[in-house]
Amino acid sequence: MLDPKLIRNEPEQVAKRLALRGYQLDINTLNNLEEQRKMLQVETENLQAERNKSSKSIGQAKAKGEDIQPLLDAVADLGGKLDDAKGQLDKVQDQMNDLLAGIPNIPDESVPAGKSEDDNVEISRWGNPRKFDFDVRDHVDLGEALNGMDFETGAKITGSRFVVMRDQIARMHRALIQYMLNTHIDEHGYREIYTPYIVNRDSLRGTGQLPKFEEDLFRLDVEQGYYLIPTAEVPVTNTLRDEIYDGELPLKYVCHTPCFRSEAGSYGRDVRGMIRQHQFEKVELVQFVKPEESDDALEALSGHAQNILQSLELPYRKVILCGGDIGFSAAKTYDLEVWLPSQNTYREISSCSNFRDFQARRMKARYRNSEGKPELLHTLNGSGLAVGRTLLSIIENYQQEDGSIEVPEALRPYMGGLEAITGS
RNA sequence: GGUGAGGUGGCCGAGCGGCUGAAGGCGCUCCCCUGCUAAGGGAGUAUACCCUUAUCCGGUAUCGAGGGUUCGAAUCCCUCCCUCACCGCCA
Repeated sequence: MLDPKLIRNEPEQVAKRLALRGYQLDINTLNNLEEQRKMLQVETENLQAERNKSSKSIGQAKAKGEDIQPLLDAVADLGGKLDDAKGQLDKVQDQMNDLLAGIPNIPDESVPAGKSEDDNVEISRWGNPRKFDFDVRDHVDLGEALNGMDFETGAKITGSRFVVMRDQIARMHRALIQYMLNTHIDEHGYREIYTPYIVNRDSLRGTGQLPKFEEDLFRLDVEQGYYLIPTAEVPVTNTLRDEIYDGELPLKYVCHTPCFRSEAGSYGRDVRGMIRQHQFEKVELVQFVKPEESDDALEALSGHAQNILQSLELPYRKVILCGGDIGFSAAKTYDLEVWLPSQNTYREISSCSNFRDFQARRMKARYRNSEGKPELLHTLNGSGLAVGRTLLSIIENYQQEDGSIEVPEALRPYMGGLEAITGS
């Protein structure tokens, strides 16, 4: 959520910046509601003040044993007027909140203009895509040939976009999780955290998935209104919801969870293989920082994700998302895209964002600043990395002519010293 | 799932229809005293919003959440959520 005061004071500025991401701010409606709200709030509060005052005098009169009937008569119609004003105020406030909750974050100055992912701007590249002297195969062919990936059984058990993995492929998948966790904990200074995989509506509202993006989520058919998490961002960031945090900052968490996405609206996209599944593993980095430190923190956080790619020797590039492609809650996002030989292109493997105080305001996540006053934190997160996509990119980039997969050096200690996956 | 006890400020804890935004304690901040340390004395110490040139003053709301009763609710009633204890079931 944006700061209502900012919208009130500089609506033109805000509208201009939001236009960069293709969002049109309805200033007229906003002003109208704001004016009504102000009027109704003053009226309501005046009536409440009146009621409080007369109630108090009734109490005092009664204590002295005076006749209170005249006083009671005097306030007889107050209740009705108050209910009226309150009802109207609630209605206006609800409308206002709905509108505010639907406004996306303001893009940072550095975010380039653009409509779609085609307008994202490349910032850097690392590593050189390998030259193959044989026909490259994609991870589906390779994985199935090694009896490590089984999409048919996944479809039988559940449906499309689910996979079963076995043996050394499954082990490499698990090794990646351990490797990423350990690296972020031991070398990048993150604290490990384990959270629920099922969350309530308040949590999803806090990080911005609700109310606008319900269709991307798996909702459980229970009366509590629970959802499967689409990313660890939701439970981890919400650990500080409704808190005034008084520990050390920055607070950096790394968390491995499965992620569940309904992928509604992505029919026909990436239907083959493990690129886009309903269930996938991710190691997520989440940071809570002081406002003045969030810009630097985004550079550091994306660097931590890049370290994983580099140590696995996977070629990648870093892009900054343009206004049209950036997520609802983010002020600035870097995507890391790994090289996929079978597609002859770079594909997203990590997304690192600075949300500034947008999520914190929704969540009321605060800390005490140097003056001891509660102030909104800044939140950031990024994949470090998406495990399924890392696995498939290793399979493709490390494939050998005979269909075996070389195991990256960094992973060998996690796989009992294994140097290649041969499928036998 | 059953039974019982609870959910009050940064923390502990009193209040059980009006003078309670909330006693008392702890913690924290400032001041005083004390030749170190320890101890002692005093003052202050919630959040959000509205009004306002103003972090002055004033107003409103908030005692788990939402409803209700009442002129008036932290206090009474209803529903829900959560915590703890015991029982049952169970990875």
